[in-house]
Amino acid sequence: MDATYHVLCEEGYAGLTMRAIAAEAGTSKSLIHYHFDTKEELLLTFLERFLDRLDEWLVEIESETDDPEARLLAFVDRFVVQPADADRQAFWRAVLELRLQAAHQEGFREQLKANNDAIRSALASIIADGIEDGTFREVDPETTADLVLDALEGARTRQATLGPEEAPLTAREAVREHVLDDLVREE
Amino acid sequence: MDATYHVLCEEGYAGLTMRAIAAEAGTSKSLIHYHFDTKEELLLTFLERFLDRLDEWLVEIESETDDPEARLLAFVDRFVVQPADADRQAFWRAVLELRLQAAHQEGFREQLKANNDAIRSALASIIADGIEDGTFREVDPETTADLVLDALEGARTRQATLGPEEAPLTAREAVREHVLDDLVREE
Amino acid sequence: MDATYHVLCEEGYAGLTMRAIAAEAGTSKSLIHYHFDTKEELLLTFLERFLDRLDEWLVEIESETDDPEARLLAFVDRFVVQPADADRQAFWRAVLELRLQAAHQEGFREQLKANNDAIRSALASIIADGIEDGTFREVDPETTADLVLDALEGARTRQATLGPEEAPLTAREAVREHVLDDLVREE
Amino acid sequence: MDATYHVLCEEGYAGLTMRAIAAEAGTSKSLIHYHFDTKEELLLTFLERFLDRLDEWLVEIESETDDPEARLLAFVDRFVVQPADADRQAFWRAVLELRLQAAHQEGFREQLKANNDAIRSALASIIADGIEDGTFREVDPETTADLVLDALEGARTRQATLGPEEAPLTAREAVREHVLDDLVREE
DNA sequence: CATGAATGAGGGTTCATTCAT
DNA sequence: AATGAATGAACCCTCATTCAT
Repeated sequence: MDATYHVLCEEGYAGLTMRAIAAEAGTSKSLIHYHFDTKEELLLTFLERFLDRLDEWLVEIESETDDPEARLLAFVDRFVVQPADADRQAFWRAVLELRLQAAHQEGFREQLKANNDAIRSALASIIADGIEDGTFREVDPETTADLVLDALEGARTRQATLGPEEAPLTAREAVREHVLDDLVREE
Repeated sequence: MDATYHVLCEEGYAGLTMRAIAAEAGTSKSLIHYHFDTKEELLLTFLERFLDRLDEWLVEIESETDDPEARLLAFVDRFVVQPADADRQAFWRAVLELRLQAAHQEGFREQLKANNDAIRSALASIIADGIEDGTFREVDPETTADLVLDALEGARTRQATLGPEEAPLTAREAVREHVLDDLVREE
Repeated sequence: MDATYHVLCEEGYAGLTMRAIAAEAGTSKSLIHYHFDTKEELLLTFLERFLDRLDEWLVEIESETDDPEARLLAFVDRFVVQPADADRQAFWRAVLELRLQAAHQEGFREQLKANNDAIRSALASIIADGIEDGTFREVDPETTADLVLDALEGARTRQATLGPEEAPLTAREAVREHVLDDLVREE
Repeated sequence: MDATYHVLCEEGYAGLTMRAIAAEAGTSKSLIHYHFDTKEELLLTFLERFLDRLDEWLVEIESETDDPEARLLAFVDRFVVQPADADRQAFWRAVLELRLQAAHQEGFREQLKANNDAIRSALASIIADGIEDGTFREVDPETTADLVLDALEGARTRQATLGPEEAPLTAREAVREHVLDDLVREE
């Protein structure tokens, strides 16, 4: 799994061959096939593990603060890759490739969907909480959550395909200005 | 070129082999290599042609209306794929794959960057015009443009990887509510 | 024909493709096939023309001097490529490749054989003349001719495969010392 | 390796394809690529092994006799292919092609050069020994060695391109008469 | 649990040649 | 006389996968 991660970061999805993974792991291709019958299965397991970590990651937010505004910002920050963090950039890029390539395979879609739903409802409930306690004005929490997530995803894609390393950062600011400020304006 | 388009839509980037293109075009691989020395060259030409059409597409907007608000909405609509249009969905998906895979090749990056800049500044100038004539409140046009474009891109990605066909539509609504309404509120 | 010559020198036998010849000649492959049905035919014609020129070359020697010793040296010099003459080196190299590749094709062998016989008997008769007029001691003219020609050929091969540009020159000196001096010793 | 040898003899360098080697070896192309990453590497290894055997071959001479004259003749005999030995003829022919084609690749040149130097100095030291003990008259050992080797190489080339199967034999006689007899004349 | 050897399908590319104009 | 378009075979090489040990 670790080897898969590293190869994915360093070589991208195109370079994610069984040979490369085995070499990175310091074993043989055969051994990998002993544990995972097929490459698809390996990738499935890898994605599963990765998405699980993402979930755990989100839970931490709730223990950090109670303020809806702070929570929303903290949430956004999880998905913002710092310009200097080349490794994480490469990784997000690779995950995007992986998602794209794997999308028309049955097993993957379900996982991705489940994960996305989790993220989305986490954010939506933060917003709903904010509405309930009067911090935010009344909006549809899910629609707003989608907007925020889409914007962040789009920024990462822009970063991956065009290279402007600061894309996620400016996206963060834009979200703050146009979404967050908008939500708390009535205040 | 047409064959490339169709293969890309039907098989995705992974299935975009010379053999597949030739088969789709009803010719031989050799003939394709006669016209394009290398696969990269073919893809480059393909992307070029596609991006050119995108550019032309944007120009049309300016002739349709003078109202900044209407213009902005028209602009957004260009990048929203209707749920029913499966072909276009597949195509946008494929283009995204293409962009991702090709991003670390010199020639591609420049093209993609140039095209993205064109789109971005077109949208930014629509916003700037709106600010100037008092329709919109004072914001940074480029940051706002990035937000809108990122959100739309993210929605398409969500659609491509998860399958919610309505993603772009809801993104459109979210942009209308959180960005456009926000811009014209002072009115 | 000229184009064939140039391609052969610049690209070697491996690079002697119809495309390259056509490009060098500034025409199309099709036109070449119009004149020569097949590549083999073209090469056959080329070799023919080249060998003819070699023959003419040899005749000139007889008009230059009557002295057997001088004639023999003049003859040798025809087959010695100067270290500085990179073009001729490349050409001899290419001709050797051509001869080797073509050797198991019917037509070629006859031509090469005829040409080699001409060269050989020209040199042999120079030696025979020398024996007759008492300049040289009695040897078998043909065996001696073969030795000289083989040595020169071997030196060119050494030059072609190993790169010592002076190989033919030292071969020339060796022939002078061991063969020529030997022939005229009784003097 | 054996398969490479046989294909080289039977089909020549032009027919030395991965497919042919695999077929001859009774396996698949893939397997060959498993052992040798690239065709060049395979050929390099093949050449290496062949040249090594040549070297061992030379060493044997020294243990056969002490007489410089006999040694020199024994040495020459190593490079003389008997007219009847069609296999060896084909092989020498193929090696010559290989050397010619491969000459402009870095790795090959070094090997060829090293091997040639070894052969040359082996012969040169035989001659030098003969001079020292008074068997031979005083000549430059290296120049004479080059002459002998060039003559033998040229004879093999003649044999390969023209087919006179006795070429190396007559070359052997010519060397004996013009070089060896010349060396021992003072006796 | 672990490996090296082996495989077949398919990757992009190049070649001499042919065909229609 | 001359061309661009088209072809099929063959090129080297890579891949995920399997098999015997």
